[in-house]
Amino acid sequence: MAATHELSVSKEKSSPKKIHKDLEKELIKDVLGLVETYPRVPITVDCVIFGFDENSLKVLLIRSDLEIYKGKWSLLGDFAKDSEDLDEAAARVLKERTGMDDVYLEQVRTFSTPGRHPGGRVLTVAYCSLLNIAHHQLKILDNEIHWHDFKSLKEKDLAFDHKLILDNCIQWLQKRMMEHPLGINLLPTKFSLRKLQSLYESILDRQMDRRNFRKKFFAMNFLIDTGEMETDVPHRPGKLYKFDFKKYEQNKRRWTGIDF
Amino acid sequence: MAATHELSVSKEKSSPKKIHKDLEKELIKDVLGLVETYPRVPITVDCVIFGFDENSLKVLLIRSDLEIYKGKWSLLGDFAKDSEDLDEAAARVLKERTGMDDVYLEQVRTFSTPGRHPGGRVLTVAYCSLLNIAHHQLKILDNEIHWHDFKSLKEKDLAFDHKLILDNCIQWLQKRMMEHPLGINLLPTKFSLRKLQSLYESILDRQMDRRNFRKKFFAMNFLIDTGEMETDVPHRPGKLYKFDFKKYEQNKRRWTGIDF
DNA sequence: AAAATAATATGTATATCAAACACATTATAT
DNA sequence: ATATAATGTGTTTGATATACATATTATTTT
Repeated sequence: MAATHELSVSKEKSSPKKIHKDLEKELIKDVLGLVETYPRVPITVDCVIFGFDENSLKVLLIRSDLEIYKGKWSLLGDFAKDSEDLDEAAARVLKERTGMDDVYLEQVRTFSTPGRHPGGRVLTVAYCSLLNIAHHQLKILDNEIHWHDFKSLKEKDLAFDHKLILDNCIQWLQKRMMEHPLGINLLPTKFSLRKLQSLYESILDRQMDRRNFRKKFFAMNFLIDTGEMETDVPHRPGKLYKFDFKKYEQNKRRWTGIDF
Repeated sequence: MAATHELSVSKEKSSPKKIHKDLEKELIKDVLGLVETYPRVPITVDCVIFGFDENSLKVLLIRSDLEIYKGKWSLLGDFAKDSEDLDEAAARVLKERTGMDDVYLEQVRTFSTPGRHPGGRVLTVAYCSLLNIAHHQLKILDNEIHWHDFKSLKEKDLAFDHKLILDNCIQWLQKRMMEHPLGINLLPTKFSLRKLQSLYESILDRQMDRRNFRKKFFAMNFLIDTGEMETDVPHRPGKLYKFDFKKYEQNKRRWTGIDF
């Protein structure tokens, strides 16, 4: 079987592997040369880390590293390394900035407006996560990193186009919250229904009926009564529940949404 | 007012503009220098163009330009130019490949797995659109560009990770179809309810009850009876409707979803 | 021409679910 | 003891999804 045949019918398994490999190497060399001629862009990832504490939604921000944005707040971002998947890059950046590990990050959107970065064209891919502040201690505290009340950000100046990115991420988060009970991750293992509701109210930014909220969540059958009660509340204590993650994982495929 | 003050309180409007500008130029120079030190990646955009014809969902593909993918089908993609917003890049690529203009493209997701491109690390941003095949003639026919039946793609070999990209895009499309009656764009101006239903059935890939489908769509109040009937059908002709785009635009903010 | 066929057009009954609202219960504070 | 404020548990009503029934109209077959 000749090499020319190999070229046209590259699937053929009976052909000699050596010739096939040699040809492939040639072709890759061609593609490498081609790719080299195209413009290249620096890529960053930006992590939008949402948390929940004291009845309000928070976002993790740092002081910008750049002199030009001195005093302004910034998302947790950095340049992607060569040959690094951006999912990995986001996880690495988060770890470098906070010391946090095992955080589930999800890609939200890529921002490419020319002029979005003062240092020339820089493309950024936004990643988002939701986590329980109490379960994820900040092990590194450089650049004044800390949790900001989400509502307070309206008055604050953010570096780059990070306000736009945040805006996209909060909308993404609200949509996700309607589709899956992600919010559970923002609460302690045991929580009262009031805490659960105020979590949803904070993120979805609207009030809900206490009784209907309760009914809807119980109907999902993902709440387990721990038998315990709240303590240290200045009123009648409520029952404490935990979330049945196992049951949720088994049923989430059939899940159509929460529909608040 | 000294320059040092200018540095710390850059918002101050009373300070001399010239010094401010000079300082800003300095800072930008610094940032430019910093950005230059970071790795750069070639960026492509890939357009996933869905269309609908003869009762089935189609996708626009071309033969791959690359010798290494000879014979394989590929999405409409190309490298992004310097200082080009990726939204523009996607529109440009689509125009270059098909001659089509005025196509609304939406960003779906960025793919960054190292090794996804044989020519080294290349990042791609997928854009998606839905259009009426009859209203958008292909003015350029290079690389055997043509509409492929979506179902037939399961057996076909695609270049790069384009199967993965397509998979993401069809899921994105299905979700969008539930949220907004996008499918209308895939039909002629006047259409029968049967055509509308088979469109939804094709894209959502499941059968629906004819009577309930009708009821649900009528309940939206976006269909206008044209008074005309189907012609050239081998059975009782149905009424022809058109879509009230104006009314839809006015009400879509309050739109919660189609919920089939 | 009459009957069979196949699709359109319209309607009904039932179960499910969301929204609004009423009331009893139980802890804390006065 | 009483007021207060939150929890816990319904009930009612209206809207909507689902399943199913029947009449209508054009085409095709006999």
